[in-house]
Amino acid sequence: MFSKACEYGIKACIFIAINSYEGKRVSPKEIAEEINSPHAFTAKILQALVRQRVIDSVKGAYGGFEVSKNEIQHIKLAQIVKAIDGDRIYNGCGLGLEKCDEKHPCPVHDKFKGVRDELKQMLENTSLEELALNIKSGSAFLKL
Amino acid sequence: MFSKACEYGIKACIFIAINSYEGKRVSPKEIAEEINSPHAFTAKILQALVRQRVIDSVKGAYGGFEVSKNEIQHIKLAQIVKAIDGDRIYNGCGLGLEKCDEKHPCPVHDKFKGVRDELKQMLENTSLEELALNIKSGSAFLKL
DNA sequence: TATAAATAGGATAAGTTTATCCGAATTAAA
DNA sequence: TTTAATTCGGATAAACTTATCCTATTTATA
Ligand code: FES
Ligand code: FES
Repeated sequence: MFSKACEYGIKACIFIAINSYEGKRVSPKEIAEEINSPHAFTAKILQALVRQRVIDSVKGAYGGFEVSKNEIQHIKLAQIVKAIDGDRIYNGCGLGLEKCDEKHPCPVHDKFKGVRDELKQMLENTSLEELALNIKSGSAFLKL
Repeated sequence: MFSKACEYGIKACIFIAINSYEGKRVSPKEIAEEINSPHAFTAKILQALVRQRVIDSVKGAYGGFEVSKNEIQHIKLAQIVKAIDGDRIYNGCGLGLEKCDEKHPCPVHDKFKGVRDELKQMLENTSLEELALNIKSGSAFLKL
């Protein structure tokens, strides 16, 4: 469904959000430990998320990754997924035709569209805030 | 969503079904031309589908790939996808945890499960027959 | 200003998926 | 029984994703 990079990216954002609530910045190494991912690869993904302005980074001593507290509720899963995996998952044809086109549909178009749109809705309606709360409350987990 | 191999596999099955209705066997080359795929790679995928008993093959002169007419309505998309991509898409965790477990859910579990189950339903309820009819009637396309 | 702690980014390696090629095995028909 | 058409399967290559390593750059603090 999502690439490994995207899975790591989502989990990383959640962990960053939790820490940002407490005013703490986190390093790729801390993040990687918490989400059980290779730290150097995770660092690359974080760089991409910064370039796409999903999260913020502060360089130098006492730096790290963070996200502004006020933004946490407004950042949606859809933004993270789009920043890393692009928007093929939202717009692409399920059978890989050049583009998904009502006028020239593939055989599964009608049925696939429903599922794809539900996925899109889900990603657009889910905020980093609620995901972070699931972790804080202990009702969900980032690894194992 | 699906691998390239799976996309080719689904399209190939549809084309095979259409021809089997007319008692014709088809070769990887014909299939590849019709679905716009690399023919040698397509042949490998067809071999896998034969091993998994989704379709049949007849070796030697006048051989080719086919599917028994009576089966076409009973073959579901889900079988094809499972034969090629496995069942991670049906059972796997959206964030890549070792397994999707209600007792140890990832942060997106509740929301992801809904989408994943809808996808599963769609694939289990869609038969090769209806997809083939979409092509025959000219209301859907296998390439471009 | 020097130092240490951090992100940024390039180069490279490892692993997986996608793709190609070729010869072996099979089979219908001449 | 020979031939030609065809699937099967192994070996290999190309492309992409995932992962590692090292150096440069930035920046707060001593
Ligand atoms: S054309 Fe294939 S999903 Fe729309
Ligand atoms: S645990 Fe992640 S989807 Fe169920």
